Amino acid sequence: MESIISDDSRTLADRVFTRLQDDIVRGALLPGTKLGEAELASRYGVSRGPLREAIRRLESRKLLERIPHVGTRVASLSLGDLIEIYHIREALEGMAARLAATHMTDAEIRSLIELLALHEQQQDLREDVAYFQREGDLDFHYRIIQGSHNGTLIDMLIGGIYHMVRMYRYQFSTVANRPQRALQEHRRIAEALESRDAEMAEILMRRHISRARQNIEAQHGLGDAAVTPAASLSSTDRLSPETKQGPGPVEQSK
Amino acid sequence: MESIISDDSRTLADRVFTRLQDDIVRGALLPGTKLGEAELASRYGVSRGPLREAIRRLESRKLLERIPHVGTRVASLSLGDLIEIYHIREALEGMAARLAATHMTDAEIRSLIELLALHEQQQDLREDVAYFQREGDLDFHYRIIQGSHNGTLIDMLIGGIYHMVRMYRYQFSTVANRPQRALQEHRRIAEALESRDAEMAEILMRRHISRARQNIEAQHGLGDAAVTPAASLSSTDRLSPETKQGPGPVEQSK
DNA sequence: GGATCGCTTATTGTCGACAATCTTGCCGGG
DNA sequence: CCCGGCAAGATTGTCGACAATAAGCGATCC
Repeated sequence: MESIISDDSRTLADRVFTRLQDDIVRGALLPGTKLGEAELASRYGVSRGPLREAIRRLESRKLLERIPHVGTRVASLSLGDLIEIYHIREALEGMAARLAATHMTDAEIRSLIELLALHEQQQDLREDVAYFQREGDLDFHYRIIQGSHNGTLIDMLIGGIYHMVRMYRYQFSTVANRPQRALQEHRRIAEALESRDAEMAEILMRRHISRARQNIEAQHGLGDAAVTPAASLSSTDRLSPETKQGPGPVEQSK
Repeated sequence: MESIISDDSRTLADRVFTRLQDDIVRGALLPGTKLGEAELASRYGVSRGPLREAIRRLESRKLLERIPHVGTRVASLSLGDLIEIYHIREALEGMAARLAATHMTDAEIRSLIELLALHEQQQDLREDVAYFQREGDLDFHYRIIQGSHNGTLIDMLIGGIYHMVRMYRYQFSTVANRPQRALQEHRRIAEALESRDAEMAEILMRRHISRARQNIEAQHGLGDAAVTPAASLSSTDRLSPETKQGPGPVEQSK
């Protein structure tokens, strides 16, 4: 948790890939921002060659949107995209919970339950800090995903989906608005895992994520239409990628 | 279905990406093959710049394995990898079927049923041609995936998972060994979709894929241990990428 | 005789420059 | 006054060359 900055990857392309991904996911680069190659290259201190390789990889991960001969911009998730992602999470994490019920080690389950107890404590103490709740929620889900012991599934979820979820969170400043309810659901999922009930674990996880999705739908269905507040697809904001390291809405990292 | 060869993408990098992906997926480049950049570049008639961008993208899609400063080789799926992928397919395509039951248009469902009838006819006529059966199986699944109308899910399945499934098929020369059974299951899935029964469609699709996985597990569990027949990870076969356009075991393309 | 160290060679990683394409502002015509 | 075409500028796409790293090979020492 200390050597986050100095990513001593073997190649420059890998390093700039990691740094750019971090900047996108943690919201330092706002969705919709136009990314000029020359400027990015100079900012990260590399040539355009490695930079373009990093861009192509981020493009594969749906974190960047590129139009040939035009340019690259930070992917801007619509509400519809988020709903789609939650359907995928429901299916994938449901399966992860099912597999975890069988494949998790006793130590992993014990550790998960301890983490859950910690969250319940924090829940009692600080009701205001939504940030830690959300972060704790992610931790819980991460552990179950890892517990599936399915490498492909883990990579797809951790390396793909969750980056988008995090990015969306910063984009819309999502706050957990049903913390005790979610915590209760976590508790029941953990119990199912503890009793090695694969069927139950999957059902509970699916309901957990499905409810979160319905919550989002309801919230944005009657609240407002605050879709894509960062930047639309107009071409007038060409020279506005100056949101790089600036003090974003939430700058504190993990 | 005619202009498959001339991919008139806007950039060379995109074109070489498509061509390389095709060569990998259709088995022209065998898993484990070492890919030298210089040779690949000259083969596709491009410089190493665009080629490397294509390689990074294929690497993101798990079709290539790269080691910094060492080289790139065609990804070699183990049996364990395939099992993992089938678990993911079960979850994802189950959800696709669920969504398709709600979101498919009447025309799409009608077309799907016609396709199914065609497959049942072919089934009666030619029992030997396993190739067409497999291809038909994929067609059926493709349509339901598209029917989900979930763009992210479609891209994840069609653009990601299915390339690996196809690649594996060429690698192990998989033959459908339960064609009438599978066709029956397709029929019941189609019926569930026709009656707009989302719950049933998901259950049936999951059972369909789960059975296929169990079939693979049983087949390879008692059959033999023909794992990774192409090339191991030894470093002695450095200069053997000459399996490019050679007559592979199955050369006929769609 | 075998193993290890060092050198040669080949391959990958990176860079700067040139070419192709798009954007944009301006000018003229309707 | 508005619309379309045209030229200048900027940005992306592509290339060839150089630098850095790893693999292969031979010589030398134990």
